[in-house]
Amino acid sequence: MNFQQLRSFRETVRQGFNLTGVAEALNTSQPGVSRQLKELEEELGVELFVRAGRRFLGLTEPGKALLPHVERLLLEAENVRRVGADFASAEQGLLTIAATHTQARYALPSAVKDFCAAHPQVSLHLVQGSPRQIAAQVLSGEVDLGVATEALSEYPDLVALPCYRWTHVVVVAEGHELARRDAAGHRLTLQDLAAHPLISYEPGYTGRGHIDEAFAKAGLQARFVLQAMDADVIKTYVELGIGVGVIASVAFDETRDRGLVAIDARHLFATNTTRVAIKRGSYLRGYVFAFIQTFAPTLTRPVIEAALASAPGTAADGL
Amino acid sequence: MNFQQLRSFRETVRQGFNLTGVAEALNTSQPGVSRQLKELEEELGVELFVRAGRRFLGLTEPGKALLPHVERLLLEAENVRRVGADFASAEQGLLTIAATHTQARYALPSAVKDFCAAHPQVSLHLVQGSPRQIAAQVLSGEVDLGVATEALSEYPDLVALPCYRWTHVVVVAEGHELARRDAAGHRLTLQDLAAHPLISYEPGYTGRGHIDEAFAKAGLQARFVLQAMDADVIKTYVELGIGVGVIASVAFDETRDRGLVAIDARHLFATNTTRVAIKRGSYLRGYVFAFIQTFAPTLTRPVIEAALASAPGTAADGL
DNA sequence: AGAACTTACGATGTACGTAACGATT
DNA sequence: AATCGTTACGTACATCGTAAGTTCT
Repeated sequence: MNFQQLRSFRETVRQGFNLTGVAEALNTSQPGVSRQLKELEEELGVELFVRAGRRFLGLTEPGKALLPHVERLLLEAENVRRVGADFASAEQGLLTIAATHTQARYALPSAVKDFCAAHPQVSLHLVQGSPRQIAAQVLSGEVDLGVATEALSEYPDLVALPCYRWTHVVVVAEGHELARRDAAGHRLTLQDLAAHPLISYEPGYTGRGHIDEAFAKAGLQARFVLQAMDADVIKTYVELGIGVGVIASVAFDETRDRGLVAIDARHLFATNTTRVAIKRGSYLRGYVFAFIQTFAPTLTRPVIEAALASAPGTAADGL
Repeated sequence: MNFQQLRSFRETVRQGFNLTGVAEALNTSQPGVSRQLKELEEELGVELFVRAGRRFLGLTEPGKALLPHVERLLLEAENVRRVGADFASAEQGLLTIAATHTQARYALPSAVKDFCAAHPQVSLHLVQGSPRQIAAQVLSGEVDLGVATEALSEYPDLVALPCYRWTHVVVVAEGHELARRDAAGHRLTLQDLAAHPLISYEPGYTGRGHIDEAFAKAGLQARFVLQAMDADVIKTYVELGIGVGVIASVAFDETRDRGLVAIDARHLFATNTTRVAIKRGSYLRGYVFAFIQTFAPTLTRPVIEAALASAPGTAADGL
């Protein structure tokens, strides 16, 4: 039994049982992968894969029983390397973060700036995705950290720590009816919004859940004419007069977004909590703690370590 | 990085930093071990050992940080092999149990007999030791299971499940003063016992703690003339009239121990709970579950799995 | 002098990629 | 016909044990 065999096994599952894909992912030859898998099965004395002729279709029962152990083994192998790198050169390395557009565009920049200044030797990779993609990337070890408002708390193998809380705002073009009434002291209602065509995030993104909940609870039928992944797109169409925007408060900047007016909507939609997610059981290098604390000052190293040590489901979810 | 390097690293710690010992334990040559360790250090880019010249003295900080990850990695490697063996031939294998003399001699035999009859293809190794030795053997993976009354609950990496409860009995030779008074209806007291020379288990064994506690609480000074690891030795000296024995109730057998009289002492000493210990995180082969249930029928597979899944300290300690 | 680790060397075995082959859709 | 996995083969590299060497007790 060796690491290459185990990596091949795990990657075969991840690649959906396509050995050619496995070979590419592991930078090796396809016959090599074929051999690794055969050797592993021979050594364990068990068929791990369901085959149809020569095709691989899925895992057998023993294969399913094996997978979690192999995952943990390879996770610890990664941790061993990280411990080495961390002590060998604490201030040098790679920090990979997956975030939603909203976070990458509005929340992370200041933290990234400060972090890069303080840790110039750490190169930073930022990848963008949906909350579920982010969760998958943290789980697979592709990235060290995930930042999103949705979904992250739903995975038992992730530790999701609250970073900050925010509410929605409604954005309209200057001179829009809602802007005038707001200026006149009218307190915005869901009924007001339901009367207009709306533009907001796609379902599953950036607090969209709370928006739908609010309308549903009020028995109102909101009409979304456009749904986007990010506030920039939303604002663009709001400017064009297509509809009324509902975006995260952090995504509105008075000076940059001139021509638009933001109307506070915290009384209409539930408050959202943006979280940072870490894979349970992974060793975090020193600068990962540093970055998290730069982003969310309450998340000091001891706080994070305590959360990592706690059992799944035990998580303190308050801010 | 490979398994041999990691095994060498772990074994070096276990062997107290004697590379010659490591080589013997791993069935390899000493220069080989030396190389493995050097290669591991080189690959990680960190010194793992504190050296005085050529001598190994201990772990450096990186070494200490590394150890738990290596331990878990190798544990999972063992689990992978077990999953294979379990599915390849569920009814064939080796079951190793560490137990105290009391358990091995009095509690285990009937379970062992039934188990061997039901699983003839499983060979069984029973090793004897003190409760702390047993705990260490389970922790190191030398044995699958530990059975003892003491100490097992004190290790966070062990899951200690209650099997049965028992109390102490006092044993004396037939015709002894205490036997006569017992037959006459006198209820035995600690004062009675303190007046006689006592023979019992060594400290740390088989409920001895509860014996000392009882005397201390009553403000009495018990006089132990002989301390042994097992009830057989104790009974032998009781027969010789050296003193009054205090042993586990399970260790007395009316038919076998003729010439001796047992006097119930459950009102004098606290009840003891014998436990079976498993290493947290280890995969248990099917027949291990079967054995545990044979020994303690309440410990069914789901019960054991639930306990293994629970966090350290959460354990339900009641019977 | 002896115990303990390191270095050097040679033989064996292992691992991997290329190329050809077979099966499936 | 194309995709996907297996088999065959040769080279290169890695591993391991023996033996000699060095340092410290």
